[in-house]
Amino acid sequence: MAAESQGKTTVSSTVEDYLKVVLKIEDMKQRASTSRVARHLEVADATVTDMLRKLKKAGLLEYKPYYGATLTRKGRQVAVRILRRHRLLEMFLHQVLGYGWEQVHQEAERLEHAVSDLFISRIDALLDFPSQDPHGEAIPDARGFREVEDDLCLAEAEPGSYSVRKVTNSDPEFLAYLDRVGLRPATRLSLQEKAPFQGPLKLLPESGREPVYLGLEACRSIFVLPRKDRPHAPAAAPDGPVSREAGSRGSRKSR
Amino acid sequence: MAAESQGKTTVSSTVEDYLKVVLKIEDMKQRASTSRVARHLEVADATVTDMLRKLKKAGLLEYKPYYGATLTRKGRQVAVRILRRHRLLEMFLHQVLGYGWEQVHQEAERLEHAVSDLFISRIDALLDFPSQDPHGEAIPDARGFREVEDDLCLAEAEPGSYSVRKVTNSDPEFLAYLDRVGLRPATRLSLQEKAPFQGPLKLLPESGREPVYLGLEACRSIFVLPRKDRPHAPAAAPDGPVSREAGSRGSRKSR
DNA sequence: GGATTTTTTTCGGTTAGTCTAAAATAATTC
DNA sequence: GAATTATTTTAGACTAACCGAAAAAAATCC
Repeated sequence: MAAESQGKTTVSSTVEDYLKVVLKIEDMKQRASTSRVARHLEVADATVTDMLRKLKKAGLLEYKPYYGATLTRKGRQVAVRILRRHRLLEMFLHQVLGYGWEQVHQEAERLEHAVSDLFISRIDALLDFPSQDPHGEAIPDARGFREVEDDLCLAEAEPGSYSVRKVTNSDPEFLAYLDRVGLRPATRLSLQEKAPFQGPLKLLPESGREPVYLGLEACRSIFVLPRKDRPHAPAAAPDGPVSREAGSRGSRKSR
Repeated sequence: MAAESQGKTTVSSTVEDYLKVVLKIEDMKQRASTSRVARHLEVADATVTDMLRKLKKAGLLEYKPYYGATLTRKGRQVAVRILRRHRLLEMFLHQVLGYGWEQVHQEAERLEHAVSDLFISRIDALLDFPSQDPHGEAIPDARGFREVEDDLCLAEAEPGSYSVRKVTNSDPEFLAYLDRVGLRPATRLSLQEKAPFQGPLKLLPESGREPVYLGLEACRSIFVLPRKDRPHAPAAAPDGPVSREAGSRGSRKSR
């Protein structure tokens, strides 16, 4: 056989969901506590306790009572596989079936458990092996490798020029709103100012000429890349009358 | 909203499967007895008894103990909806993702319960509102109307010229075999003779020059339309030397 | 038409996933 | 560090689908 070390590991779609959530929480550098997992899955805490014990027994995660869960290699493998499916499906729905980026999540959430590996590999090829989903999130490759994303959270950014890298929020309302004000992956924008006391950020997306004021909380789900600034692009904007492109202070933020 | 008389009727995917099977059995003009339903679903008879009682209570079918089930309007509506989804999905898998006709059934079987109405309407449009699935079976339209199929079972046909209308068997092995010997929907063939005593039929598919001997039982799942006969087309094949062997080229590039 | 066979139902039991309420543990506060 | 608060676990129960074995009903056979 070609793949023996991968040990097929078949689990129910419920289990897939639990593992996916634990992965998500770990990716956010948080502790996968019972209550946190419960909140994500919208089930009772007691349900999660039971399930975590069960998943520990199955070798899919470590579980310390009163502390929480940590994925094992095996559990992570399963979770990443689902993540890949989810994101690939989102891209497929968006590109092939014309779904809006605010619609893809919900549908992918169900399909990820139902499609076969053949289906996944076919859409992967059809889409020409995409590396990102419609929200700009990296799609793990078939071996489970994930691109290291080296972006920063808009909520923590200093005024300057950026481009939107990804949006890690699947609320359709929120995404539809971002869309409306012209904020999407790859959108270039300048962060003009941050109001004090957890106040909103003043953003100028390159497309819409209107500034957008976005609450700090909302900004936590937007990730950006700094752009080498044309410092204050004075007169000769390449295309059309760029009325203002302010905010060019210290925008070097490399790692 | 647009559709109020349809009364949304949400059921579990298990229930969808039960209703689908009862519809299938009724379509074959058989009595949907407990054991017959059980055989189709590969569950124990006792399980079916329970479920039928439950479905009766839900108003999805009539159920007479020791007799069997009959779909109500409501139950039929649910069943036809699933049938539509199933066949549309099969067509999609075949046409868009390049699945072989022997592969589509299994995948559609899972997807039919998972996709949204939006998904269905998008693939319907993408495929240009197909009226048949890859096996030649009619796809009910969005309102649930089903084309009356006026074909006859090959097992009952007399020698003569026919074209394959549909194949009502989802066994991948069987379908792959038919494909190999050049029998697919739309294939023209002549039924040359029927061996006595439930013996096999001698068929000559227009593509492959070899005659094919097919058991009577197998013929029960092949349905054909009579063709106005060029009585027993002797030597000259109508259009050039059709030397191509059974090339397993699945895809019909429609309209 | 009574006996046998087949089909169906009834009965008791299982598993996965869920819940609420109460008890136990950990964390926080003063 | 003792008391309060918050989190987590335990306990007991529920539902949907399933099962096998025994009982009941229907069909068939002679």
